[in-house]
Amino acid sequence: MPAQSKPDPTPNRRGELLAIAAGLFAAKGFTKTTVRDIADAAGILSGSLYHHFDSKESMVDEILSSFQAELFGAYDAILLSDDDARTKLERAVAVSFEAIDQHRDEVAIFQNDAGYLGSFERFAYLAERNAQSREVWITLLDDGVRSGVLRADLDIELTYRFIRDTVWVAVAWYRPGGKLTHDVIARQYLSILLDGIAQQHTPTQGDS
Amino acid sequence: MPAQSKPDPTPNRRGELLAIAAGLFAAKGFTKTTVRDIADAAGILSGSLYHHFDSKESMVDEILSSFQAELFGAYDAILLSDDDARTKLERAVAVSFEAIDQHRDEVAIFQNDAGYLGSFERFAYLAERNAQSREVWITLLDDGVRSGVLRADLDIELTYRFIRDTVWVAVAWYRPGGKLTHDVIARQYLSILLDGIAQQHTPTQGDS
DNA sequence: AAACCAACCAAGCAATTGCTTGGTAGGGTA
DNA sequence: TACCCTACCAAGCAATTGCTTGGTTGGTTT
Repeated sequence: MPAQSKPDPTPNRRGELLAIAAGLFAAKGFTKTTVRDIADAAGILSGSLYHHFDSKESMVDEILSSFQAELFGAYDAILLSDDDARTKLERAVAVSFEAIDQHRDEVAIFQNDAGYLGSFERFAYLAERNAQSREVWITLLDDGVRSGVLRADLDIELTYRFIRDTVWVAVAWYRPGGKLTHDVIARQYLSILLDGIAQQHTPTQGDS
Repeated sequence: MPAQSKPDPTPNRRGELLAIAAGLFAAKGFTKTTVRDIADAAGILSGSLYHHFDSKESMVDEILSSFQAELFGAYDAILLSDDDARTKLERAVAVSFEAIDQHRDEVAIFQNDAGYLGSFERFAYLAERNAQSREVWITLLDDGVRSGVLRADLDIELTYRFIRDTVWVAVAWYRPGGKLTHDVIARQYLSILLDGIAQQHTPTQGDS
């Protein structure tokens, strides 16, 4: 007996398949996810995927490029605003955690597979986006130091890396719907980043 | 008698092969590294690897388990010492960055492939080590709060994750021999973690 | 000289991979 | 009725994967 005799109302089967693929790519990694895995999850045969997509690469390409476009649009809006340096920094962090909340699969795929995918010409834009992201954060940090909001003794490059890493790596453990919402995490993170975890009164020693 | 006139320049071929494999695992990932990749890098044929090792899994098992044993020995030494809470925290961070410096391949493999490998019974110890690592940091943070060294309003669990992530993810960009030595990075990182990147609001700092 | 040994080669096998080809079911349109 | 279209199936192919098997080499030991 067929489980369903009526064809499902699928206004956008392509989008459904992309979402299924994204979930698997995020969970298992791009190379470890086979086209048969995707097809099984969608309830079809692997060959049928090629009615919708050219290749497995095309799927992840579409997933990543559309997400990146949205994310960097948000960053640009912050840079172009006339908020003060500290507010911009806070907004950038908030936007990043929102991305983790609303596009968890895409962020995870980028985190885990950008290195591998970047070795193909087709995904050269991933490296460009990385450079663009670096410029965003460096700009924010430079402005922060210049306006006196941030400490002047920081190694900007190092600070950028710490921020980038800690923000994005959270996708590995963040679970939407858990007790920690993304904005709570963003606030706590900003609190640690800006003011540190130490009790404030005594000056830190250990200088050079 | 000559101390070392052996025609065979390989006193420990097994160890050499493990080091070669570790480098490839770290650079390309465990699954994306084929036994032919390893054999090519070693200048032999792929089948010849099986004279030294049972399987590809055995190689990564040996690589990871021996490293973990060393690392957690260092953590235990810190916990058992009678340093104050802040010193212990600083030492734990320093030890971690030392591990990144001296065992970059092993750390990278653990970072990238522990999730996948952990799904096999053989690598159940990876999850145990993760839990053990969590206990170490949570203990250090709890002690810090209790002794008044750390802010009392922190979410300890969240703080632990931020520290863990930022410390270990540095292996992705750290390059030994670069201008940034591991102890410089550790100091900068501790400075950010403990005191934050924001300019302190305290009006005067001439006190000593 | 005989036996032994670690290290490796040569060849190939079964499973899995991404992808191709030709066909089919069923609804909509003219 | 005839035609088309989207979504899929059924079967399989070439390449790659981890690994196996039986044999060879050159040096050491007895």
